[in-house]
Amino acid sequence: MSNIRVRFAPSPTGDLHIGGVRTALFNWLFARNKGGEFILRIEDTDEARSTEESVKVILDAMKWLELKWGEGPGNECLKYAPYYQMKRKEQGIYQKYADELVIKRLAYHCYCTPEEVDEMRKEAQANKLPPKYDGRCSHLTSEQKKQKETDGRKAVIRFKMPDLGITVLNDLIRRRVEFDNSLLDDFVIMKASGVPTYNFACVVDDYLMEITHVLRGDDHISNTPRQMHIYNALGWKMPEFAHMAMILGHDGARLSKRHGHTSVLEYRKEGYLQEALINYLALLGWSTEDSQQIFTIEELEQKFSIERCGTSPSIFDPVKLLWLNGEKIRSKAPEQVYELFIDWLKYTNNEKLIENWDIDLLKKAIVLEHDKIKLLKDIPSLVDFFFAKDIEYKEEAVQKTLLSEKSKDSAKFVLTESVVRLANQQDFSSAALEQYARALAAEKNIKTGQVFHPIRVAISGRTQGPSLFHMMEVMGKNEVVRRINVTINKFFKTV
RNA sequence: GCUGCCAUCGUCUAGCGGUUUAGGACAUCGCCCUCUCAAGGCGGAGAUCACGGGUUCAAAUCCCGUUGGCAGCGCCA
Repeated sequence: MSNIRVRFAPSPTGDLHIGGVRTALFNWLFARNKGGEFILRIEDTDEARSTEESVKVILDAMKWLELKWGEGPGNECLKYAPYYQMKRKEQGIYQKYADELVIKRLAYHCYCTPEEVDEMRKEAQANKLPPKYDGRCSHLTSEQKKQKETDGRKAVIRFKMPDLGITVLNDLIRRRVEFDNSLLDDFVIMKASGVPTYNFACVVDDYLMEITHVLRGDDHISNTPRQMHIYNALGWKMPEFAHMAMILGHDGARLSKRHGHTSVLEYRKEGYLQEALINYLALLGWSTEDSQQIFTIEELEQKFSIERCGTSPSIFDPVKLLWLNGEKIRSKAPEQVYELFIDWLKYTNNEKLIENWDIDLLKKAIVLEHDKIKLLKDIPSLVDFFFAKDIEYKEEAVQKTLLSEKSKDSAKFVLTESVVRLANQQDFSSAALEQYARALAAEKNIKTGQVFHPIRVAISGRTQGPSLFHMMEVMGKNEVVRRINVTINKFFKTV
């Protein structure tokens, strides 16, 4: 029994992105591996950009990915709830600790306007110094404060950072990282609106929720010393920190819209399997000693460890993800692929696509095309010809296989001959059909391809497709004969 | 600009001082299988381990510097 507690704390300002999923995944895997708790907390303190809709989207995405949270929205634990920071703010949780810091003189009210602070930073930067708040409000007398307030100024609360010394972070992934305190300025912990800022809310909640390990992207690493000082100021025990390397786009820049899909939902719409995405993302920044590539979720849970997380950033490769998705689909029973496909149709509102399709036939078609499926969205185009009332002939197939000078005579012969013979074929199994086709070729002394190819085009309209005789068996005698007849009438009718 | 992080095939990575002519996977190329397309099997090409200095009998592996990439520097998270 372990008491490890980790959390994923997204801000609901948009869809759940690939980078966010990776963070959530590694936290989840760590918790699963250690038998700990995985907590979902919504950091909605960005009043301007947070939306209900985004919360919903994130929760949906987490559910689809099957990254189940033991605590969080919809799964409240009385001791730690609520899991939305704005709700916690309403309960005065952050204000209480901010006030405590002010009383201890470890934080102070600041009346500077954003414009004034901006000015300060620009000036510092002009002098080649790190942009810092100069701390001018930390020495305000009560008269001065009163004056500012009567002037209608609203105060923020700033946390006092030490000017000297270094802060040492012992990161689980990066080992020892040092920060020079003189470079860090007094940062805002409570906005003028009374809402806490990220660095403060995060610490308060991680402490209150008894988070033991903070596993996050290394874009947060420079926030860490600030947070560490808050822990110290409040006399709280710090969690362990582990900063993962970022996931980048193909050009080495931070993953963004330019690199294609960034939202997980888009991957879902494309017909990726959640386990493919999970498997692929696990490979970015983590590996096993034997460099294993394909994992089941259970294997991932078993083998994951923070110690084996890498330190260098990785580039997201959609091609490898696609391969992995095909691999996952191939590893499933066709029946499961069918179920997944139905779910996908529902999710993408494409159910009408198959409304006239025979389900039994669809299942058989999926069996035949199974290892060709890379994305669930590929399925319709792979099997739709089975269900078409009118064959959709591919121009190229017709020209090449039926009408070219080289093949038209034998094609015509094979089809007219087959339409008769197949109608009388009582055993319509693939084996028997193959036997028939080969016999016909031998009998007329033509190549087997000259028999196979025209029949394929005649019944499917394409040159590519499932193995011919299996396809015929699945289609059934009547339909095969009907289609060949249609083809003869269309292309070989003697006027 | 300042600070931090990072640096092995095109990409993801193994490697944690000698077992390495640097291993695996994706992609790529060729061959085999074959009724097409896939899948699969086999094989090829692909990395002077960013560069330059050390330390050591011995370095991709340890140290320093350089360069490059990325990140952070908000009353955003």
